[in-house]
Amino acid sequence: MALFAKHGYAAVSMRQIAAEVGVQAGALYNYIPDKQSLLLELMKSHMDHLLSTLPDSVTKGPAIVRLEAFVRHHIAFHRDRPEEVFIAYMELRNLSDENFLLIEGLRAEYENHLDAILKSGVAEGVMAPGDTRVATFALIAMLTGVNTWFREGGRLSLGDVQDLYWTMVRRSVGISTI
Amino acid sequence: MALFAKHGYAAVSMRQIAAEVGVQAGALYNYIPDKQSLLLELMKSHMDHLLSTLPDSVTKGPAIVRLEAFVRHHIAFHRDRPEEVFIAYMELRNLSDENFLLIEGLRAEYENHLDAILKSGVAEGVMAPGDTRVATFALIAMLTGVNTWFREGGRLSLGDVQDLYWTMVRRSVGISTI
DNA sequence: GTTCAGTATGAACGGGTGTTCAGTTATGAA
DNA sequence: TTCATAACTGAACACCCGTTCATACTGAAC
Repeated sequence: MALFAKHGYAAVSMRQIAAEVGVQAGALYNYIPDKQSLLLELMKSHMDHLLSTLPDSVTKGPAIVRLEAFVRHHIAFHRDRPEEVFIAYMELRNLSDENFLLIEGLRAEYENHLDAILKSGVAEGVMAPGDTRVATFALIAMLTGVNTWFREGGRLSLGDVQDLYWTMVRRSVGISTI
Repeated sequence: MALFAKHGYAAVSMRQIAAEVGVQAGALYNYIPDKQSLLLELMKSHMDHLLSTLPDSVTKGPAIVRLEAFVRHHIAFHRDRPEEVFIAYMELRNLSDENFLLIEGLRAEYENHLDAILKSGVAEGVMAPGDTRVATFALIAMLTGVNTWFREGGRLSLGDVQDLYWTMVRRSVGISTI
């Protein structure tokens, strides 16, 4: 994972991976059928984890509370595993067609959680995103972008960042508050 | 550019590039010193172009007008050259240290334009982003994300998308309007 | 007709690629 | 202590890599 995140899937050789683990390249094939499935496993387990750790507060309750839970969880989850996230976004094109569809499906499933929250918000009359589909893409891109600049020990704490992003998200989907 | 965008810098060989152009690999070296400078040239010309085509309306006038111009220009510019944009974001790690700093500097220059607009908005008392630096990163990530899903001829026109994003941006930085 | 810069080729260089496999070593239950 | 099994090595396979370079071709200027 570290090697893929640093140099990219295509630029990392099985011999480099083996050296990092302390074996010869051939030994890796006792554990995986080929290099491609190593990438798939990394990406699939990341997406599975992302979906399975969604807190209940994201699926139950008033839409505004659910949205805030989603925002805070997304930021914290992504902050905790920058390498996995980086690979999950950068190496999509190195997946075989079949594997790409699999990962894309999991990603859509995640996006649908946010879309559902926004739709609920509209139904409850407490949100007014112009278009829930577009807002979903926009918000996820915005939130995931945290990883490109956030560094532990910098000017802002994780809580600060969560607060700032939650404010922007809340406003952008038209939640009227003080 | 097409090959790098499709398969990634590391996965594309000089022989493939040569074949696409209709020559042998050796002939490429009459035009470029090495593969690395081919990537640099692509990324640098993209960033130069991005900076040089910023409309005057982004730098002059009331902050709100400037922000709207920035948003609409960013979306249109990126929509027009998805391959360049993709490379500019995905291949940063394949730049040599020196070249990376160069591109990072140009990127910072672009971000500073948005940051300056937000600061002006605060000074004019018409915007209230919690933190202009964070808002800059958040908005650019959000806007650039358009390229991951927008397809010409789909449900929404470019104008629709610009309108939707401008609404979200306007709200997220606390511009008070009807 | 000659010259010559520009451009192309195609082979070569040293090295790297993912994957396989016969043979060796380590392990842990009987 | 025995011994099946699992784990690992190291060489090999067929092929690809970026880059260099002697050689050959082309076409405009003199």
